Amino acid sequence: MTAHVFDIKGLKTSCQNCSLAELCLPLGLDQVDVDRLDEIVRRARPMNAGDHLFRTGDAFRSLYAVRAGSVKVYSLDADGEEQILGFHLPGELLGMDAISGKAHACSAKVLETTSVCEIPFERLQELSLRLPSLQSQLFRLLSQEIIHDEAMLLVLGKKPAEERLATFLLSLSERFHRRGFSATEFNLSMSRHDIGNYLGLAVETVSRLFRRFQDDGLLEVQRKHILITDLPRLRAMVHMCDHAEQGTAH
Amino acid sequence: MTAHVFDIKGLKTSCQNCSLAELCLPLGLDQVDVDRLDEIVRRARPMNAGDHLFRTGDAFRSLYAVRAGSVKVYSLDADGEEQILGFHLPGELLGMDAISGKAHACSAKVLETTSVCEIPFERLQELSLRLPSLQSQLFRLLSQEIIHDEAMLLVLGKKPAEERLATFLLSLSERFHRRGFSATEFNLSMSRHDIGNYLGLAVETVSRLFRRFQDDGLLEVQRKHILITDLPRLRAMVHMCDHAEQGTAH
DNA sequence: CGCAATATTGACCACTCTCAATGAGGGTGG
DNA sequence: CCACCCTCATTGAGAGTGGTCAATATTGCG
Repeated sequence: MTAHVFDIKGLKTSCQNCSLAELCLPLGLDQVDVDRLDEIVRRARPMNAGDHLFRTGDAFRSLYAVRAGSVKVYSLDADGEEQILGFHLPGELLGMDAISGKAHACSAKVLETTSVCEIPFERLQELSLRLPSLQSQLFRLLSQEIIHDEAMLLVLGKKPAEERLATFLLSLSERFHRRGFSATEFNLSMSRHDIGNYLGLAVETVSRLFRRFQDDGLLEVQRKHILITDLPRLRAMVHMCDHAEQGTAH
Repeated sequence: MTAHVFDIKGLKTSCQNCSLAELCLPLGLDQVDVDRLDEIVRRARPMNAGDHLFRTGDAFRSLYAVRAGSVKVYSLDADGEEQILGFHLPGELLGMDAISGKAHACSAKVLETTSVCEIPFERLQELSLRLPSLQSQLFRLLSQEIIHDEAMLLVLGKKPAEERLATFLLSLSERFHRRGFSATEFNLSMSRHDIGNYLGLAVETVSRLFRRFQDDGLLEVQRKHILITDLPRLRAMVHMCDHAEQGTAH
């Protein structure tokens, strides 16, 4: 078992990936606890773009933590129309909306080569009965997911297209930055279509906004590649004082 | 202490109100556990329309369960613009988005004469370490809140005004019905302005839609009073197969 | 009884969607 | 290695849903 743990550590330091343990480290779990956590986590093979982590209707068994790559979570309504609920980057947890049911209500699709940790929820729940700070962290993570969704409700309910895209770019920027990447230069793993879908906009609108932002000197866009050239002004567009988003964000 | 419990029971049976214990009853807690739960719940005085349960920035200490009346939860963005995140009816829990922080990120305002139970979260958390099914139920409730918010994301992101209002009315209908009230006749405790705000629509649009629905024979509206005259057709408009919403819904 | 807040209704306008055409990459097979 | 194709992205023109502004009702409350 110890070998197992060391193995994980190697992974951790080598490629910025994560596990639930990592999500919980800030919370004062001691090393023994972290090891116990690591024991229940299944480290999955890398997946390819287009693969599904789970689909609507699949039995719910586990949460997933993204270690590398990115995942989009979406639901389909009665008409078969897709609504993207979030994009998950390394260090973020997903699948929490399935806890209250027996089956997943959403689907999760991998956007690029991605590796995830699978965390069997039953065992996590048992373990958290014995580790108060784990229980506490789980409540916190669930709550953060709520906060994220509520922030999106504000965006979709009140903000014009321009501000929606700015908010989206800033969210990515912050999340990359938190993971030790550049806050101003990154690649989008999702298509324009996906961005539009997520933000409640048509693809064409997204495209036009990218052009406008570029013309306004806010950023340089080349296909999937984004270079933010005026972060302060982008922030000013959003005008926001909220700070949600910490470990589970989309 | 037993007297206390009896006291609560009297309340419960007399006026359809709720407590956390009630939310947890379906889950196989035995009577002793329920009593323990009841012990930590503070039964608050009734509040008047316009009163705040909590405001943005207030220290987070408790969750609240609505026993009678209704509550709107909203956040303010940087511009001071309000976004209503949900309406809570009797039997529903609120405040869960504050768990991950020290302070409330939203405000909760009472829409009419309302009574709530206050549930100190610290104590709830401690108790749930000893009662696995309580822990499990809490996870479930958090998760349902996420599901509700995600359903709203679909509505705000993809649905036209007409369908938004239909969805809203059906949600109220189901929730009243679940509580033993009529599914087709009820009073709106919130203003047109609030409805529009919640649904991402202008007040005027809401007003026009009520008229159209009435002209189309879907319902009869008289100010706050709603009589749904063609529930099946209202359902058809929404076309939905989702069934979320169980204890915490808005 | 009268003022203030809320709701309704109408006219106009704008943001964004839809439709349609063009252009650019990326992968596959010849 | 290039040609082809298919998907994705961009760009333009026109249309429509829903927002804004403004005036008028209605209700509730002091």
